[in-house]
Amino acid sequence: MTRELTSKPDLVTAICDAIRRIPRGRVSTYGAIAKEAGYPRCARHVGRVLKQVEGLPWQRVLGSGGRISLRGEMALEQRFLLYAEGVRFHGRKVNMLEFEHRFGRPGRKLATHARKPPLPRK
DNA sequence: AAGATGACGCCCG
DNA sequence: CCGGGCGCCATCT
Repeated sequence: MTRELTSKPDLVTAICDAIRRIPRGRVSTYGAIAKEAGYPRCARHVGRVLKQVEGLPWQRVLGSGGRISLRGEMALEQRFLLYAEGVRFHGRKVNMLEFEHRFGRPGRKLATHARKPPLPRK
């Protein structure tokens, strides 16, 4: 049923996957997500997927520079939802240095074994 | 089959 | 900071 959704399920899957990995209170960009998913030049497809697939934390996806790409009410909705998660805007954009999620980073306490050898005194 | 489209991104002026 | 123009790529007309 419904083949829709691009003839590339793996692309869709990978993109959805990356999007779902963005933690609450954090954001990412179409481009970064595309790259993380393994399709570096498909930023546009990220938007397509967000529009078609339900249940994704779509509000956490911003355009490059931390600006909202949506228009009209959707834009307000996104801004509202993000604000509710603690993501603050600086004018029309989010301070990415502070809120952008970094993929590939061990999402906290996934550290394989330990910090590092003590390095005794001094 | 050719052209238009889109929740994009980057470079210029 | 703001447009404008061009490259991307799968879909849609």
